[in-house]
Amino acid sequence: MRWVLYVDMDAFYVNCELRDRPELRGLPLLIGHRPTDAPSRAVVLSASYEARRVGVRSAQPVREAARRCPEARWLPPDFPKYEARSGEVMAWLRERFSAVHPQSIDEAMLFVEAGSPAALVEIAKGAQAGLRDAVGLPSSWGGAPHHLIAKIASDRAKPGGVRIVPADEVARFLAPQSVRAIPGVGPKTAAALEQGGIRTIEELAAAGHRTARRLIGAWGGSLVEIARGRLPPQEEPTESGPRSRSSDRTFATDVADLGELEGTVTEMARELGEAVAREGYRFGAVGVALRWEDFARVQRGRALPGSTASPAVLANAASRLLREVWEEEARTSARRVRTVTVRVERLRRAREKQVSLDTFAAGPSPD
DNA sequence: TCTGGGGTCCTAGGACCC
DNA sequence: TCTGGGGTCCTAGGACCC
Repeated sequence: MRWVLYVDMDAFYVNCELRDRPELRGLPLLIGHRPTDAPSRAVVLSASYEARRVGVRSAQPVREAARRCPEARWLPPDFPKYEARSGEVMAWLRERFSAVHPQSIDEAMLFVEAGSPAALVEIAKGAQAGLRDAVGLPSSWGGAPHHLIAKIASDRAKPGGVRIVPADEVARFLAPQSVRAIPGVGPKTAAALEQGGIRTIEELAAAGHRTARRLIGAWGGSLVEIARGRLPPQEEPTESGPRSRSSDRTFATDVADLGELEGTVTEMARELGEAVAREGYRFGAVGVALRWEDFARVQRGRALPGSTASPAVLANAASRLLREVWEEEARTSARRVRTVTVRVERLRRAREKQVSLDTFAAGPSPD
C-alpha cells in the first residue's frame, strides 16, 4: 500500500555546523548572534540538544539563552551553507525515492509503496542511515497513510528515531497528545480550545463538531475529524513556485523619523527587487508592513497594473505605501517603528514567453 | 523571557460584473 | 426603478510554521 514518509532533520543548523567542526560535538552549541553589551533583539536560531537540556530553545531571545547557558558555544548563522546542505539532502532523497516534496529547508514528504508497517520501518531506517552516511546529518522519520499523521509521528520520533503509525492505530496514537501537536494549532487556537476544557486530542475528539466550531470557528469541524482519526483523502501535492518574497529589518532602537524609514525601505526594496530579478521572477503586487513599538502590526499593499521585475518600481511603490501608512498613523497616535517589511507578491517566472495567441484566444491569461 | 527573518494559508468585506 | 444570486478580484488582518 501507499504510505507517506515524513523526514525532519534534527537540529538542522546545529548539525550542519557540527559536520564541519566535529570538535564541538557533545557541547552546548547555539546558532545565532551572541549578545554583546549593545542592545540586542536577536533570537536563537537553533540549539543543540545539550543546550536544550538547560531550557534553551530556538526563537528564544539570545540574552535569555546566554543567561540559561553561559557556557554555550556560539556560531553566527551561515544560511548559504544551510541552503547547500538542504540541497544535498533533497538530492540524495530524490535519487532513492520517486516522489519527494520538500516542505521547508529541513523537511520533506515522500510517497512510498510498502507491503507492511514492518517493511516501511526498514525503508525508513535504511534511508535514515544512508542519509547520515552520505550527507553526514541526522534525521527523524515518521510514516503513516496521511501526511498530517506522518509529520506528527516524525515529531514523536525526535531525535534520531523512526515512528510508523498504521491506519488502524491513528486514533490511539493521537489520543493522549496535546492539541498543539496538530500542525496548524498554535497558541491562540489552543487557548480557545482550552476555554471549552479541551487540551488533548482525545478531548477534542469527544467534544464534537458543534462545540469545536463554537470555540474556534469553521475550522473546528475538520479538527474534530482529524482528532477522531478520520482524515481527508491523501493527495500528492502539485509543485508550485514561491508566491511571495519579503525582507525585514528590526531596528536596534525604535525609529520615529519618516526620513530614516524611507531610506531603509528604499534600500531594502532595491535589494529585494534585484534578488527577485536574479531568481528570474516578476512581481505583480507590492506590500509594506510596519511593526510598532507595542508589537502591533499594520500593512498596506497595492496590486500593479501588470507585472514587472524592476527594482526601481518596487522602491517607488514601497516608499509611497510607507508614507500612506505613516500619515494615517500620525493622525491617530504616534508610535515608533520596531520592524519594517517590504514584500513582493504574485510572483511569476520572468522568462515565461509572452502570452501566446492560443492562450490569448482562449481567454484571460492563467495567473 | 518582550518576542528575528522568511514564508504560507485563511477569512471577510466591498467593488464590480453578469 | 428595484430586484436576485453568483463569481472574481482587491485589500487588511490574523494565525501559524520553520
